[in-house]
Formats: sequence, structure tokens, C-alpha cells
Amino acid sequence: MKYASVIVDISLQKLDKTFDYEVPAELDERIKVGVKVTVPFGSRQITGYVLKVREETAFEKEKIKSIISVVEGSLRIDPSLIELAIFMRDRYGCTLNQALKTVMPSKKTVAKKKTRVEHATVEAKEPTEHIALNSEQQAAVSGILSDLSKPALLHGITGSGKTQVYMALIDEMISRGKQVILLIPEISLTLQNIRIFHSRYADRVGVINSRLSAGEKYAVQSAAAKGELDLVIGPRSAVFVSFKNLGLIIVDEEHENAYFSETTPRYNTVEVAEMRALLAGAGLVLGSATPLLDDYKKALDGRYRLFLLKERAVENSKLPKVHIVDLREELKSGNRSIFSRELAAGILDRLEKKEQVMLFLNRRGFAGFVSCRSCGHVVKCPHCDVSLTSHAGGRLICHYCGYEQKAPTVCPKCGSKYIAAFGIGTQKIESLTKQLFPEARVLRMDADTTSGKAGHSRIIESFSKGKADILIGTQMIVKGHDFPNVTLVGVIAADLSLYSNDFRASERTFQLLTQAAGRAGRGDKEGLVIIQTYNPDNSTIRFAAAQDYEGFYADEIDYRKLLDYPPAGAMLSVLLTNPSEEEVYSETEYLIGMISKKYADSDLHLIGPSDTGIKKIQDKYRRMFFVKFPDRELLKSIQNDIIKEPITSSVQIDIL
DNA sequence: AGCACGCCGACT
DNA sequence: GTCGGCGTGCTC
Repeated sequence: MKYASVIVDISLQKLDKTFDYEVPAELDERIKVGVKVTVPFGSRQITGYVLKVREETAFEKEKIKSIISVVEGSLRIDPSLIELAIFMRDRYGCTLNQALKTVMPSKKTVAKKKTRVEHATVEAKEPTEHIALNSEQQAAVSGILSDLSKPALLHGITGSGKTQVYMALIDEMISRGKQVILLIPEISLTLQNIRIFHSRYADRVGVINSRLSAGEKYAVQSAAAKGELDLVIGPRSAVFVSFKNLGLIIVDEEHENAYFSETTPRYNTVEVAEMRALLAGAGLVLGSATPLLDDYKKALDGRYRLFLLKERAVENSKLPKVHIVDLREELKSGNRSIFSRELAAGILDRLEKKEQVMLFLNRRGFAGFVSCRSCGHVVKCPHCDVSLTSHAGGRLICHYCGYEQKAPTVCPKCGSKYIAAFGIGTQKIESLTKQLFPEARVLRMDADTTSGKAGHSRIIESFSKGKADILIGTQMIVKGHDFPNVTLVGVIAADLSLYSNDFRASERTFQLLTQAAGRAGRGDKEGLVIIQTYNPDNSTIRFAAAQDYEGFYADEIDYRKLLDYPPAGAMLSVLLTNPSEEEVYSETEYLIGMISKKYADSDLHLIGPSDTGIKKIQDKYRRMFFVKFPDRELLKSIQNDIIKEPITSSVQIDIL
């Protein structure tokens, strides 16, 4: 008699274990690991996934029931991904069912007509270019290929041609009969970046992006599984694509926030990719100009191998010059405009030379908050504990839940008419730019202008083709794009992301500024970056201006060590959310009490409870606390304790 | 999760 | 006397 261990399709901590069933003789052929089945469960029927098939069972044989049927038309989970799901359950504290659902191919939604995979859009006018690698790139390629058993961190400055390295690696893998997954942050999945892969790999490359329908995604995934593709390019979920003989996973721009899943399981794509590569015997390459501190530390500690690209790939192209402009001095000399004199002159100069300019500001909307000058009242979102942001057309919008209302003309609190918007956003920069440079063609790119289907690539394409002189945008404009004619990048206010209560604020600011600076001078013309700030002596801004990653790393890791923050130490972060403010408070206290009692003997460091940066989002109150302790295993066991507590708040736990 | 079992109040 | 409230416990 054969028995199958089945995990039922209910994501519940209590049911996060397998149940054994008899395999009836008539289903013997079809019951395999990963198959979806219908089984009796208590007084009802339910579906589940077969995780094991064995000749015996530890359960009492009299009580065992039989599998009813195989679910027709269902997708089978690739058995090699089941191990990965188990890793994810353990690492991120979700149920195995949730992990399996994450790892599985997107829902089948079998397209009735034959689905066209996007790779069909190769234009024949475009020749396949094989650019010769420079010596640095060549050294990285052969170094990486010489030993794929350890992950490689490719630390290459902006514009150093990491893509050429990837392509050489992909070529080699293909010649070895192996396949490659190339992960890109969703934001970079624009035509501009993909075209080069299309022209090189034609119909052997499949591209997945969020705009594809479920059926189209499925077409790419099944083509990969059938061996019809050598390369799949996609966002973080593409790390789960099944291949017959996976040889390499590349994570481009590995520092990007998009690699952290925001929904359960809250996985870190780099970690998952590392485990997937290990399980598949494949290599892993992480590429970035500004690697995550955690990953750079691993490289320095010898856990990863480190490869450097220190020169820009385009001949005669150099890193841009960077000037820091002290906005306090501008004010002193009577310039109250958001454009410093140097930036204004620079823009004018580029307009004359028919070169392009990018202006970066990390805040969308027209202005910041709206407040009353008489009583100080600030207009807030009724559902979130944030001030509403002023947008064009007199609208006030909440950037957290999308709530929208008209801007009041008198203060709703005291009736004063002296109520106005303060601060600046991308919309305001746009209108000021048009005022100051009426002859310039201006494009704006932020969450508000890219909401449409192809909003993103439309703006990128049109700027890339020279249809605008100035591109204004939030951080999305600085990510990975290559505009050779941009010779000036202006950072309107570098301070904006510097002050948050997050221990990673400096790291994020450094990344943003370095990436922004990296957009300038990518062609053969020299680039200039102007960073405007009220804190010209801030070390993060200085290191970014000098484009000195090592310097920043050394400085920042000292700070993390001093305070035992990751990656110097390990940390558990716990966020509770609840529609009831009292419950979120009492339950947070309860969890902290439970932990401090149970782990009284361990020398762990409890921080909090504290308010989150934002106390309420979408009518749910938020409260958090942290546990710092060097041993991750202990943090994991605390994580498991928290998961088991029957509380009404939803809990989000990260081990950093 | 869902469904059964179970032990106390107000109804035809 | 029964109908039904939802607390507790189990599902191979």
C-alpha cells in the first residue's frame, strides 16, 4: 500500500503540517510529488498538494482515508521548488501552504487563443550587437565563471557596463546547455532595457512583467519548463521559474527595494535566489553600483566573491563631476527659488547645447502639506495619520490610501483664510521649470503620470528619443536608465530622505544620490551633477557626491556596529496592525511581556514598543517593537512564539 | 478555516 | 420538554 503526505490548501498555522492518505490503486500512476488532489478532511472535502509518496505511514492505519481524486487541469508544483518553499516557511515564518503558493507558477487561466509571448516583438532593423568587453569586464566574466559554487557580487560603478557582463555570462551558460534567470526590478522592465536582450536572444528569451495577463505569464513559464527558452527576464517572482537545467541566476540592481516582497511571505529575493541556486547547483551573480550593506559585508567576510568594475564602459566616458550647493547660502544671498544659481545656469547652458537634463526630487505632488498660518492646523487624511499632499487642480491626496478631497479655502478649524500649501513636489517643480525656462520641453515622471498601462515606458522612450529637454521625477527616474545625452542631473533637495526613524535612512539616501548622479555623462560628453542641500557637511551626502561606496560603507558599518544594527547584529522587527487602537496597544504589551518572561535568561535587547512612523494607515492602527540579539536562531524561535499567539491584530515579522 | 460536539437560556 | 447561542476541539 502506498501513502501520500498531503498539505491541505488552508493557510493556517494550526494546519501547517501534512496529513497522510492512502493512494487508491486506480490513482497510483497519477499521484506524484507536487500534484494537487482532493481529499476527505473531517466531514468535508478539500484540496491539497502531495508532498511525499511512501510505502508506509506513521499514522494509525485504521483511521487513514483515501485520496478522492487528482484535481483535473491543475498545475503540478516543480518538486525542486518544494524544498525552496520549505526554506521560505522557515526563514519568513509563513505557512508552507503560503510558501507553496508563492513558489508555484501563476494561475493557469489557459488562454483559449494561442497566447503570444512578448518575445515576438523583435524588430529586424536592429542588428545583434556583440560589444567587445573591456579588460575589467572580461576579468569579471572569467572570474565569475571560474567558480560558480559561491555567489558573486559584481560591484560596478554606474555606467560600467554590467549588462555586457551579464550577457557574456548568459552566452556561456547557453553554450553549456544551461538556462538563466535574470531578475530586474519591475521599474527597469522597460522596452529600452529589454530590447537589447530581445535582439540578442530573439525567441529564446521570455520576459515577464506585471502588465502581462495571467495567461501570458503562464505561457512564458511553461515555455521555460518545456525547454523552449534559455533565458527568462522578470521581476522578483521570476526567481521561481522552472527550468530543466538552471545554470545561473542574476540579480540586477540587487540593492533595490523591489526585491523585498511586501506580502506574506515577506521574502528577500536575494536570499531566495541564493537558496534556489544552491538547491539547483546553479551560480548566483548580484550586480549593483551600490550593493546592500548586508551583501557587501558578506563579500568582505568571504561569503561572496567580489568583482569590481571601476570604469565606465563607454569610451571616454567618465564619472560625472559632482557639486554640492548649500541652499542656506542661496537663501542668504537672496535667492528664494528652488533652483540655485548654479543649477539654473547649468540648465540654461544644456538647453543651448541641446543636451538633456534630469531633475530629481523625492516627493511627488504639487507641494507638501496644507496648513493654516493662523492656528497651525494641518489637513490630514481621515483614514491615515498623515497630512494630505497638495496636487494640481486644488486637490489634496493621501499618498498612503489614495483618499482625495478638495483643498479648503478657509481653515476647517479656525475659519481663517490664511491656509496654504507648504513645501514642494514634482508637480510644482514642473510648473516652476516651465515658468523659468519657457522654451524647454518638460516631461514629468512619478506615480501620478505613470499610472497607465505603458505610462512608464512611454515617458522613458520619449525622453530617450530626445522628445523632451528636461525630465523631472521622483526616484523612479534614477533607476537604471541609460540616457547618453543627459549631461546634467539636478538633485533638488537631497535632505528629504535623510531623516526618518529607520536605521537604513542613510543607506537609502546614499543609494538614491549615487544612482541619481550616475545618470549624468553616460555618453561621451562630460556630466555634471548638482546636489542641492541644507546639510552640505552631512557625511552621507559627501560620500555620495564623491561616489565613494567604500568610504560610505566603512562609515556606515561603524555606526551599525556601535548600535548592533544589521548587518553588524541581527534584529527582529514586529509590526502589529489593528482597527482598534486599544487592542493594538494591549496586544503589543502582551507580546513584549511574553517574550521578556520566556527569554528572561537571554541577554536580548527589547526596543519599544514604539509608534510607527505613521500611526494609522487605512483605518488600521500600527505599533511596533524590535528585538536585537546576535543569534538569529533565537530570533527565529521568538518569531515562532509570536506566530502561535492567538491575538486579533495582524502581525508582520521580519528577521533582519 | 469549517464543521461537529456540547452544555446552558427562552420558546412553541 | 426542544431550538439554538457560539466556546472548544479536531481534521490523516
